[in-house]
Amino acid sequence: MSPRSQQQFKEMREEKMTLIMDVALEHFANEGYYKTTINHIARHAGISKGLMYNYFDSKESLLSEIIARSVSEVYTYFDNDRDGSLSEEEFEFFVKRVVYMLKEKQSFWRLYLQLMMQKEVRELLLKSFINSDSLIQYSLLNRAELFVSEILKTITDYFIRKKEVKGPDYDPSLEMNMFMISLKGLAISFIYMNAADDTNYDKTVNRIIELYK
Amino acid sequence: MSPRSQQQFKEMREEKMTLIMDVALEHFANEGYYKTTINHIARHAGISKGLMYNYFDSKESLLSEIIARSVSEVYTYFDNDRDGSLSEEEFEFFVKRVVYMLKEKQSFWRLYLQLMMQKEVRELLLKSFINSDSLIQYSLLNRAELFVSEILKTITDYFIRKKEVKGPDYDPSLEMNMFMISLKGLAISFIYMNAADDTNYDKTVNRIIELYK
Amino acid sequence: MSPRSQQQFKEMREEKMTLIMDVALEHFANEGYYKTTINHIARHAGISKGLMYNYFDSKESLLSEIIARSVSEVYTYFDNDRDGSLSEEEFEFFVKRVVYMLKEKQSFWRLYLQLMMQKEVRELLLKSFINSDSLIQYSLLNRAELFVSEILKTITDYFIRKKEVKGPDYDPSLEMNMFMISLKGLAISFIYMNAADDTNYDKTVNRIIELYK
Amino acid sequence: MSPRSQQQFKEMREEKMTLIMDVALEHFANEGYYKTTINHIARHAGISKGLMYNYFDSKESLLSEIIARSVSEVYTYFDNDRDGSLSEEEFEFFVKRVVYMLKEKQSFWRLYLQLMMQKEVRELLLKSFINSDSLIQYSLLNRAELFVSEILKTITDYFIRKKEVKGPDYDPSLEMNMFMISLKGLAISFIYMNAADDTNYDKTVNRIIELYK
DNA sequence: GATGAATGAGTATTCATTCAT
DNA sequence: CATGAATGAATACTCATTCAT
Repeated sequence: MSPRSQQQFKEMREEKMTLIMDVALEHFANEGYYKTTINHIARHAGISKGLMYNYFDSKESLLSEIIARSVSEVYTYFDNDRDGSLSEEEFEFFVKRVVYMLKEKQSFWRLYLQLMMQKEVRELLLKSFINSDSLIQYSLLNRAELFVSEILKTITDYFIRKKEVKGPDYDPSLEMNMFMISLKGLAISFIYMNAADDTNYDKTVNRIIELYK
Repeated sequence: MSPRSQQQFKEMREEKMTLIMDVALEHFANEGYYKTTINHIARHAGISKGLMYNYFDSKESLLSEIIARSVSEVYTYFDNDRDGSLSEEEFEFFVKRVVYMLKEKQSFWRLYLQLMMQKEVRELLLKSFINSDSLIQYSLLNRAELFVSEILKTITDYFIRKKEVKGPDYDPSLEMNMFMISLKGLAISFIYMNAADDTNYDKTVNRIIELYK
Repeated sequence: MSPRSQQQFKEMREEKMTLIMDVALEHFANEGYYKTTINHIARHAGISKGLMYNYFDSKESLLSEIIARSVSEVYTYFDNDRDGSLSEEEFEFFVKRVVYMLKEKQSFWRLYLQLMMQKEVRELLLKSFINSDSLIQYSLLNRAELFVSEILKTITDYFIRKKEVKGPDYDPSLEMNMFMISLKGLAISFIYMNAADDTNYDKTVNRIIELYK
Repeated sequence: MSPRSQQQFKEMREEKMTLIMDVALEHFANEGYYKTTINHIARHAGISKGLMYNYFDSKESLLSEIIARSVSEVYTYFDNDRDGSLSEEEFEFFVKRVVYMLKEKQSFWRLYLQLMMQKEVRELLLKSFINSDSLIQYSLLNRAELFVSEILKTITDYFIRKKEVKGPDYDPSLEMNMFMISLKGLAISFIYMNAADDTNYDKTVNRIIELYK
């Protein structure tokens, strides 16, 4: 009733939601969205099925919220880089950021790759987010795409500017492709890396930076 | 006596099985194994639900057979290269083979990536194949892993031999990593490429060959 | 086309029908009517599913024919006794006949006991036979019941007649009950006896005859 | 916090389970296990299909639980007699117990007779019970067989002891057989007795006691 | 807020029966 | 006559979701 207890309630609520989302993400990522049951999540989160529906409207909405949260977390990794052009130091920092983010959010990327493979889910994500929060005009995926395209533009600019230094034989578009493919290959390596595996990719990352900086 | 010969029946059977497996692979790959219903497959294959069960014991067994077939097809792509060491021409041929195979069997690789992400499925695959053919002693996945490790060994040898030419600064293990990551990145690009997208990766492939040959 | 080949066809037909019915009875008795599939019967009889439907209208009709045949076979075991009253020799012969018939037709009795336990089947049998052969006015079960009640009457008479010899303390109805219960117990012993079991009931049978003759 | 206590939930659960098992037993016994659908049971128990699966893992497991419960109930009928040798009074009591139990648990015995006729089911029962309760080392059927063989031994002893009184012409094994057959015949009479039938077997039971005491 | 009993629409699977050849 | 491919209605079972307490 008092303002403080209201505050406390809110915090408890958010803690519970975080717990549920964490557990759900882990299982969605490792067993698949369709294979993971609400029962399973509830049991592993130590709550009842009913309570889950106090916090999330549906299984689909739980998925949405997880993606929304993860996407928004990913944003924060790149907040600094978003405007202007990339210096060589910023490029190096960017690559290291990406690698860090892939490792930190492994489960999310695993889930993301699964979802993105299914065309219906892609459409679902586009639709479902529009109403998930009345303040959001564009869907999460739209915003994400915008965000990605901004980053891509920044990197494209970076490689185009390199041409001035490297000379006329330098093909910026090809170099950019090679760079992107290296990042994707790295991403796959992390995502499919299981718990036991502790392959060290530091040298490889440094080599990528060396090659494309 | 019988109006249809044994041979005719066999051909009918095999035609239908191929049809069902083709349709199922397409849907498993694009909508996911759990999302795809038997009803859906039957409807798109233009047959009744019941008929599917005349040819396959279960949905799981259908999946198994699809993977078995695809894996066996993949073997044929590399039958020539399996013994001895790689020449530079053979290395180039190998890369082109991989790229060709990724494009040709896009749906299978899409399905494969989805399945390999789920630990339970991985275990399932290990088990389920043991009895799919009584002549097979080792599971499909075991054989596939053996096959892959043989290829990896051949490539490792190739990079180690390169050291003699490239000099003491050349790090074979790092180069191999970079090469593998490039292939993986390429793979992801193909697998996540949708029908509309017709990005041309020829230049990128050539660049990879140029860099690591 | 010639009369002889028509005759041959008819014989072949009847041979096949007998084969199917024999196989079906065995499986109906040992695995149960509902558990036994048409496929199973066809495979064990060495014919195709389709052929079965050339000889029998349906699974239910196959069951009907089996029962009809078995009931009619059972009739033949008692053809002599049906009229008049039983002498002591005839009584002894009757008991031995029953025992012989229980052993010979073990599978049928096993099936019969299963079916008779289910009220729907009982009704089914009453109905289904009426049209199985347009010449039969009364259902098989009706005829069977009539047949049984005639036998029962004969036996009842036998025990009533015994009272004159045994004196006023003799309770014919009780003796009849005891006798019937002994036969039923014997029946159960045979029906539930499995292949391995070779318990000898000769002494027991003789004792029953001794007690109630 | 929770509006219903653990205890309340447990009681609700047990009440529903009993209801479902009672209804299911009745239908399994009268229509047969395979003929009885889960839908049917649910409708007659006034619950939804889904709820059944909240309480029982499968149709087979429902059957298992019913048998387990019934067998355990049957044990209680004979708890007193299990040790030592039988006096004449105890023998009489034993027979009356059997008769009482056959009448009280008519549906179960009907089901039991059906199941025992099918060899696959017999094997099923042997297997399925092993895990129904982790504390039970031996299967229900094993325990039941042990229980039955103990009782049989007690009765065998009883008849052997009788020989001392009855003299050298007395054949204990034959008498035991006759006694057992009488009980079996009585059992069949009860099991196949339908609701309308109210045949009185008191005199017959007394006669059996009189004959074999 | 919290629980888990209850629901029912949906899914994989079975199997008697039909039918083209 | 003979085959087995093909069908579809029926069945066991699952699981997201609701709701009384």
